[in-house]
Amino acid sequence: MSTKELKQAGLKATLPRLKILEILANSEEQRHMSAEDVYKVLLDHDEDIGLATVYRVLTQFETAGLVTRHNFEGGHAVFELNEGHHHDHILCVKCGRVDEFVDEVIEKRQQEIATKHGFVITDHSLTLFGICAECRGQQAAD
Amino acid sequence: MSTKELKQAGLKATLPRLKILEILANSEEQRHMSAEDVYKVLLDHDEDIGLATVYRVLTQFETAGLVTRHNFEGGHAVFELNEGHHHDHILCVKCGRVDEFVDEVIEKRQQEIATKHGFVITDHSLTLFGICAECRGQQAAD
DNA sequence: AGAACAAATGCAAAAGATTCTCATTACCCT
DNA sequence: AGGGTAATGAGAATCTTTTGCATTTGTTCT
Repeated sequence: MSTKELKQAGLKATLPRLKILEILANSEEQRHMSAEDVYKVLLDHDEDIGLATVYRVLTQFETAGLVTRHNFEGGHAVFELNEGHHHDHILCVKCGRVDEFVDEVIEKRQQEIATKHGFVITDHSLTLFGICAECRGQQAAD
Repeated sequence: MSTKELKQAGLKATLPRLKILEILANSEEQRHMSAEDVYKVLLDHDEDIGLATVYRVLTQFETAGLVTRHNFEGGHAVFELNEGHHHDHILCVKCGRVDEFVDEVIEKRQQEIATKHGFVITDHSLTLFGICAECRGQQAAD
């Protein structure tokens, strides 16, 4: 039960919020879900939760720091459960696959650049777009 | 006259396209314009060009490589004239000011990360969000 | 220069994503 | 358990972007 998580985040533990949190937590193969995606899963589970509520709840979760919103492409936003570790994304423009990575060098460099420009960073978004090994029909070097 | 640029890009040199290109070129203090922004300028100039055309033309320009589309936040895309040099952005979440920067270390690192993940990069998007010196009421160190 | 054809445009309607309104319902505290 | 308040559901509304189609404009060929 993640009632506690919601309360800690300063949100009432309502059924819709619990359900949506659960869906985000159990979306192993699809870490990035749009409001519509979440809504579809709710429909599958015969939950009586409206799309408007999904949008509201996701936005609240974002404000509460439970999830992160990404605007990968235009059109619609996707949400990802925050599980402590910060990371950036690299995604395949052919198959849509999304990998995550963290790079200390880049992180540090960003800080330096911000300082040089007189900014104090509150957040950043780095996304690499490319074509993955499978889509190129080759093998990756790891 | 930028008729030549359009033809080189494989586009017919129509009046709407010329006007829009001109507006983008003359938007010194606002390098990033949304379709709506461009449309408003057209209205100011009493040009009889529809919003749909603005969207169409901007998309064509993007395809032709004349402009770059950014999805900084949700809601709407902004376009920026390509003037040869690649760069990333750092923007102030308070006043909306946008600075540009290029960092070789980060560029190179991205390439390495992509290779490690088996990707071939086609593009990337790095945006730093923060609060600028003015908005903090302090002076920047340059 | 002028005709012919294809591509481009304008307008309005449509589509997609997200937000808002407001009556109803569900938490939380005592 | 009962009340007060915040949350929800449904649909309307809003905003951005796209599309359909009749009309206009560029470009090409003569």
